[in-house]
Amino acid sequence: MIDLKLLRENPELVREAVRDKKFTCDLDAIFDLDVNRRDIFTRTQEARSRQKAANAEVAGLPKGSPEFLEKIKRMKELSQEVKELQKQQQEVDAEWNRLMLTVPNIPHESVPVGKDEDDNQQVSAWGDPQTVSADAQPHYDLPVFKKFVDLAGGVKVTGAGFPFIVGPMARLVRTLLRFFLDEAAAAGYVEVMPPLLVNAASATATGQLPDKEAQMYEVPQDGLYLIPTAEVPLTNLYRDTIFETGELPLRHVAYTPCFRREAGSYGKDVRGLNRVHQFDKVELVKWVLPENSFDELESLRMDSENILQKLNLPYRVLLMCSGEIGFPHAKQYDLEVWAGGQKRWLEVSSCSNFTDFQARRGNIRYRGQDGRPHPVHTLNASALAIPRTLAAILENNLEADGRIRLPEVLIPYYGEKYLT
RNA sequence: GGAAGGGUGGCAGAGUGGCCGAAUGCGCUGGUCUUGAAAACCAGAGUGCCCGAGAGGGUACCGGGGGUUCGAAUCCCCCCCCUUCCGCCA
Repeated sequence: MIDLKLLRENPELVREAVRDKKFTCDLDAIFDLDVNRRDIFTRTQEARSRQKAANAEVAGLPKGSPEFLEKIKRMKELSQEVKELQKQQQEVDAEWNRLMLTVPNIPHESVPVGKDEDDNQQVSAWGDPQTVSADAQPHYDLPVFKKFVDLAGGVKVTGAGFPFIVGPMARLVRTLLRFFLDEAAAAGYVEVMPPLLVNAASATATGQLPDKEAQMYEVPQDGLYLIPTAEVPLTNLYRDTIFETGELPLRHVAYTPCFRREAGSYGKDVRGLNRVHQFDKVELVKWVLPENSFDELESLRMDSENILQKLNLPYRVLLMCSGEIGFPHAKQYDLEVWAGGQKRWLEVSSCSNFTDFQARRGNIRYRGQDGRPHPVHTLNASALAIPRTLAAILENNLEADGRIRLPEVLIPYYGEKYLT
């Protein structure tokens, strides 16, 4: 939710932000409603005040006395007036809320204005893609791929995009999850296992609803959604909470499966493990004081980058442009790993600062120096998404004899040097 | 899924139609007293919104939503959640 004060005092900034982000929402309708809403609120309040005063008088009169009956008679009129105003207030407020939920967050000033991926800025890179063997293969073309990943089995049992991971690959997934979680714990994140289904209020607070409803699998019978990322249940754990300042920053890490409908995806993007409907991911979430949030974003990004470095996978860091960052995002970095077989970059992590946007929607606050509650800032990052990490390892670590070499750091975890 | 009992301020807990934003106790904050602490005593203390430069004032909130009534924490209806028992089940 956008800050109402900002919207009132600086409507052009918001208008520009909406345009830069390529979202549409009816700001003019909000401005009109805002005036109307305040007027009705004030009038309702005044009428209600008169009613309460009259009630206090009646309370002192003997029940059934002539004065009592006379007074009641006059108060019926007032009661009608109050009811009418309250009805109007409800209607205006509901519409106002509906519209407010469609206004995206404002991009931070450091975010480049742009319309598509060509306008993203590479801010850094690590490792050398050239070191990957020239005859590396896309993971889905490797002879061992069929042994490790059973796409056809998934299609039979569920549908496209729900692969079975088999044998050494399943073991590698388990290894990676443990490694990721251990790294996060060492960096100070408290591990939690959240629910994999969330209600509509949760999906609204983090910004999936109403903006990205089509992305989520739904269980209509129970009014629940399968989580597209652990961000949703994690962030919502502290919905309607007031933190004491000493409790921040708060850091959590969670491993969860993630479910995404990915409607409209096609072609090379969905081959092999590049994009699937169900995947495993380890997610980091932080709740921080507003004044620290952009520093916290950098350290969060480093937490994700460290994992890629330890895995010895070449990657680059992109600062996403205004047109590419999501609805609730103020600033977002994507970490893209080099997949030497496909000779392309695959996004394995997205590191984001949502500033106070999710906190306002979810009513997540801290008590400030002034003793009053204020919205916290929320951030999150993947560390990391499993399938594309697997793809990168398969493609970059192929030996001449056809075996897949494990990153050094995983050998003690996995117990062997090669994926067998 | 069925039955019964419940959901009130940080916690416990009173309140069954009007002066209840809500007793009381505990906890918390400040003060008095004390060399210091404890005890005792005094005072304060929720969140949102509206009006106001401010002081302050108003209003809403007793799980959520609707209804009855001049007036609802209190009565009625629907939903959610918790506890216990039964059923089912990893």
